[in-house]
Order: sequence, then C-alpha cells, then structure tokens
Amino acid sequence: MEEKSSQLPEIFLKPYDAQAHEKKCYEMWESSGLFNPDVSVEKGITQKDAETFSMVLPPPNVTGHLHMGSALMLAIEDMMVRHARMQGKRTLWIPGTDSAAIATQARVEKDIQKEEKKTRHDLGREELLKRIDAFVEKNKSHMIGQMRAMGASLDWSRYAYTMDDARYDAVMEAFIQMHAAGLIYRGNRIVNWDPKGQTTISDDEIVYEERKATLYTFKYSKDFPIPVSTTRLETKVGDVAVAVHPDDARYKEFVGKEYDVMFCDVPLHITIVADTEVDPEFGTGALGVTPAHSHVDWEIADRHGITNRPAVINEYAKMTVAGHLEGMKVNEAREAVAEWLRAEDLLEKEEEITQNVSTAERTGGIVEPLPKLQWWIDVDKTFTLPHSEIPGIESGSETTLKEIMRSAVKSGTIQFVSERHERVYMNWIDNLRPWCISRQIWFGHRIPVWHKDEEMKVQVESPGESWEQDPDVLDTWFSSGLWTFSTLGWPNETDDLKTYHPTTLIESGYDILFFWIARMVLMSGFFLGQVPFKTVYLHGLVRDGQGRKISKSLGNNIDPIDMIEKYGTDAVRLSLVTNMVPGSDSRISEDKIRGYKHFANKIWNISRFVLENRTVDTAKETQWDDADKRDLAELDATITDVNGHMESHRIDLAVDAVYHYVWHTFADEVIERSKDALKGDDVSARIRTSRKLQHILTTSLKLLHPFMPFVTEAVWQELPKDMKDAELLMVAKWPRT
RNA sequence: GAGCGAUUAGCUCAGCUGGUAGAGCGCUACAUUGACAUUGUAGAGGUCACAGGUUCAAGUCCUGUAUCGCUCACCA
Repeated sequence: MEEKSSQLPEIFLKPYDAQAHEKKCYEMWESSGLFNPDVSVEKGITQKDAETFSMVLPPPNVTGHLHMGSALMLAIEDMMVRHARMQGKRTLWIPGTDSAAIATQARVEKDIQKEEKKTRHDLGREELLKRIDAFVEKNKSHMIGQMRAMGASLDWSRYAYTMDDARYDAVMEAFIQMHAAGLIYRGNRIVNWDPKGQTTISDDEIVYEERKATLYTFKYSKDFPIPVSTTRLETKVGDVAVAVHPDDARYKEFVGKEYDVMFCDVPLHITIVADTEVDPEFGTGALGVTPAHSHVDWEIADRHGITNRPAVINEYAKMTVAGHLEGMKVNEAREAVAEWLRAEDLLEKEEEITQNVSTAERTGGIVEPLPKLQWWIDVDKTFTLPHSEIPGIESGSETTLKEIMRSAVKSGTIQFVSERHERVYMNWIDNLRPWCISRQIWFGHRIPVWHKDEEMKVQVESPGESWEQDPDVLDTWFSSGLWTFSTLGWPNETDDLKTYHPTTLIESGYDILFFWIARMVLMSGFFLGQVPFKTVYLHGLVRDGQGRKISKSLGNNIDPIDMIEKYGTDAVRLSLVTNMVPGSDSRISEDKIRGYKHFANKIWNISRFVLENRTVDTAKETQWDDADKRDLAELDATITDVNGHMESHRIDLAVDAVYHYVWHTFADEVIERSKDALKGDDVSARIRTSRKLQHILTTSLKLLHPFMPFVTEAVWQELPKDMKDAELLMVAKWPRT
C-alpha cells in the first residue's frame, strides 16, 4: 500500500466567490454543446435510445425583465432538467420568448407617446410594427442574458420566438386547418370591449373590481305594468324585453304581452318573457333585457327568438341613439336618463349597492359588452378527429374541443402535480364559452383572411388586386397554444416532433392555467391527437417575507439580478425552491438568500478539507470498517430520499434532504470524526478515511448539482481526474443506490 | 353565490399511506485562529385554530365551527 498526498488548488484558500465562477462555468457548459441532446448523443454521452425528457420554457413576455416569478420558474425547470440529464435521459429544454401582442404594442405605443407625442395612427401600421420589432430585438438579448445568469441549461440552438418565421407559418397553418374543420367562424356576438385599449379581450383577461353603484328602480312608462331595476340606466334605451321568472306569481299574467313605449326619446318595443335565469329575489324580480350590451341578455334574447338587438353604445363608450342622449359618454347618459325619469315621475327607487365592475386587465378600462363581428373558436362543435392517442377518444371519431380537454385529464394521460388544480381545470372547462380569438391591434399574427365585397377567402397570400386582408390579429394565446409542437417544427413532420412530443412536463405559474395550459391541451389535441405534456407542475406566486404580493406600491420588490450579484445564483435558486410546495405560493427574503450563500461556502470548504487531506493509493478495494459502513449507509439513504422526492416532484424536500445531509451529517459528523484518523499514524486508516471522504464528496456534489450548479461545477473542475467519472459535472452519472 | 386551500416555535414553513413534534431565520449561553471571516456545541420557545368522533394510538383520518386566503361565476 502506498500513500501520496496531493496538492490543494490555491483557489480554495479564499471563500467561495460566486462572481468569479458563474460566468466562466456557464460558458463552459454552453460551449460544450451539451444543452443540446443531439450533440450529447453524438458525443456518446447520452444513449440514442435513452428515455427522453422534454420541456418547453413558458416563453416570458418580450417586454419583461427577470422578476422573482420568472426566476422561480427558471430555477425549478433547470433543476428538473439537470436532474434528468444526469440520469442519462435524452433531455431537451426549449427556450423562447412571447410577443405578448397587446402588452408589447401598448408598451411601445406608450414610449412613442411619451417621447414623440404621437399615436399609432400618426405612425401608421407599417411604421409601428417596425418600431415594435426594434424594441423586441433589443429586449430579447437582455432577457436571454438574464436566463443565462440563472444558470438555465436551455438548448439555445432551438430558440423560438412566437413571431419568428417558423412559428408564423405554424400559426397560419393552424388557423387555416381549424377554419376548414369548421371550428373557427366569424360571428356577431357580445364581446368584452375595452374602450381604453380599443380592442376586444377574452373572458380571462377581465378583472372584477368592487365598486359602489346606484341601483335604480323605474318603469318604462306610466302604464307599463312592471317596474325593473338596473345600475346601467343608459343601456335601457336598448331594451327589447322584460324577463321575469316563470314561477313568479306577480308577473305571470303579463308574460307574452307586448308594449310600445317612448323612453327618453327612443321608441322601444318591449315583450314580457319568462326565463329561469331571472332571480325573483333581486330588485323587483324583473330584468330589462338589453341584448346588445349584456352577455346574459344576449342569451335570453337567443332563447326567446328575439332578433331585434339594437346597439346603443359604440366603441368609445358613447351613446349612439337618436335624441338628447346622442354622443354622451355612458356615465353622463346614465345621469341624463335618471334626470328624465325623475322629470317624468317614473323613478321609483334609488339605492346604493356594491357591484363588481369588469375592467380590462391590461389597461384598467371599464369593459363595455358590445356585439361585434369577431373570429371565434367553437369549443362545443363536433368534428372528426382523424388520429387520436388520447384515451376515451377513438381515432376517426366525432368529438369536440371541450371533450378533448376533458378526456386528456380525466383519462389520467395528463396528471397534475397539485391535484386541486385538476378540479379547477375541470370546472373551467364546464363553463367554457366560445373563445374570441380576434384582437383589434396591429402587432401580432394577422388573420389570414381576405375580403372583397361579400366574398371571403382563407389563405396566407393575397388572392389578388382589390382583396383586403382582415385587419385583426390573433389573440396571443392562440399562438402560445401551439407552443409545445410549433417549437418542434410543426407543421412539418420533423424528427424533433417524433422524438420529443408529447413533452414530458410543463411547468408554469398557476395564474396561466386557463390562458395557456388548457389552450395547449386544446390545440395539441386537435392538431396531433396528442396531449401536449404528461405532467402539469404549477408553481405559485413568489411573495415577500411577510407574505405580501410583490408590488411597486409596496416597494417590496427583490430583484433577482441584484441578489445574484450579491449572493450568487446558487443561493438565489435554493432560496426560491426551499419551503415551496407545488401549486402554492412561496416567500422569499434577503435573509433567506444570504443563508444559502453560507451553504455554498460550506460546500466550498468541505471540498477544501477533503482535498487537503486527500491521499492517493493504488488499492482497488477498500475494507470499510463498521463506522465507515454506517457513514456510507447514511449517504445511500440520502440518495434514496432525494430520488424519491424528485420522482414525486418535491424539489423542496429533495433540497432539504441533501442540504441537511451535507451540512449536518457529512460536515458536522463524518468530517469531524475523521480528523483523528487523518492525523493518526495508522496509514491504512488514513487511506480508508480519505477514500470515504472523497466518495462522499463526489456523490454529494452530484446530488447538489441540479440545485446549485455553479458552486458544484466549480469544485468539480478542481478535482483531480481520478476522482471524477466525467469532465463536466453537468453530465456526470446521477447517484443510484 | 359555487368551488378550493390554509390554520404547527417569535417569523416563514415542512411533517408522504396515523406510532413520543421538525427545519431555516431570529433569540440566549458557551466554545473556537478552526476545512469554515459565512464556524461549532448546548439551550429557551409549541394544548399542532376550536369542538366532537373513529382508533390501543390522531398535526395526520371523519364531521362540524371559526378566522384568513385563492379561483370561478355574477344580480340586471
């Protein structure tokens, strides 16, 4: 037996300096090409027929900067990806950014307004789009830099942007195919119109705000038999009916009768109808039906065959009826109608109530329900799905988009890590209405439809002279819905698509469960007959140390990039995922981050100790004594724990297990107890002990790597060759027991 | 109005299929030139929201109550 001590690299004489290593490490990883699974297969690191692990990055809005929410997302996903990669899986993580049509256009318009005092109409469609492209290009590289800083091992060779050429082709193809299947149609329906943003928005983009309002109770005319209650008096000039509950004894005798009245200079023809939608307890138990300006009323009109649906409010939230209300804003008109009612002695009651007002999420404008000609996706219409891999839906059978969304989850093909979100998802589908996909803005995927007089053609290229393209663009979630397969080359039948779709897992904030997750299920089901992913992992909001939402007004924002500079990326990553339960909100504070910086340094010093006391020997086998065996058994138990937790997607518990093992078992016990043996005269004990420490160190570095990639890789690079099974820790063999 | 979640140490939270209460931060005392300027040891601190029930045994399972929070719908 021979003993030889080895030299300690000088770098360990100082505390771990994250700044000095992170950039270098990332460059080393990236230039290895091993973020790309194809390169990994070429180099013989990953087996060609290995199990795949694929995931798309939820593309951040191109307007954005990295905040704690996106940092959490990148941390969780990178941990999963690095774990899978070390397990030898053929691992692909696709990066991208989202054009976020409305948000981006609004942002650029705002800048132009501020700097040049011009509106988009001053610039024109083409010029505005140029400006947006320039903005996007500038912001894109900034955002990519931040993703790198988080250590995200994304395959940059597959980078996608929702507005790039390949994705544009996919979106166009998708629209055309869905239209051909009869699921996309153009129709006049009530939309949520945002007068401030001058566009429609989807149901999910509405935020309800509680406000005080006056509930007016009045009669249309002196001899009208039923008083009605409303908070929106100004819309009453668009009424066509009064609805009462069919069982309401007070009004039974009037059902079916029709009345003509002159209401505020406007002639109205009112039919009394019976509808179960009406709550007899509310107000007078009678509802004035204004089909053009209320979702519910539109549906009541549908049910009773009322075709007269006069619009009385325009896109600027101004009155369009002839008479003295004409041109007034809705709130002025409301007061004017009240005045008129008082003068005519028709107003019976005014009371204060609180009600929820619909506002637009992006602009804060009060949403005005208006009937408009829009493009819709019909989620209830049956169509034939030629190919289906979704249990419960046969290839070639008739189904609906709703059914696809339901079956994918009900059959267990898609599983939610947090089960309660599965119920939320199902509940949402049950209440789903047609999806309005057209937006009246300029930035986005323009609808591939051409109009000429009464004719219409659905195609990408102009059919010729005098054909005008539909001015609207698609809802940004239409293109996002295609993301799992548009990033893999669809509509082309690429190898990527065959190899990596359905993706293994989707990780995203629960706030876009409906916007995005559900729409991906819809799109992927329709176009591929597949689920887009097998597992849904939802993370919650990142709150501050006191559990408050992070907001500008509270000034409690913690900027991840600042924290990275101060404490290192590993510390930031760890502090984000510890004490985090999938699907629930989590908290972060600077103290917490600092704590994990200490841990990074601890790892550094453990490594220093092991290397300082390292002995090299030639023996192949080691005769462990009982104490060694106990130590190694504890290591194995930790490996089992970590693997179990990763299996059940509990990153927080996996991190907890390895953290406690490394600090409180390896450092505090194994190393402390080893000191006597290392200083002692027994050569074989020295060798055996050092061997044990080296083994535990390399195994610990591997277990830690997915969570703290930088410090572990930095140490790994300093280890002598005989301690390692791979040049890069990133692709070293994951420990198994 | 409907659905869902939470309530465990001063603070933030773990605790999986029931078996003597855990971590981090904070606090107290002591030790320490140490592999560690970022250390160690020890300690204080909990009727596990409340009330019932199942069980040999209940933070853990069941029922109810209270408080807080989230999501959806929306009353005109």
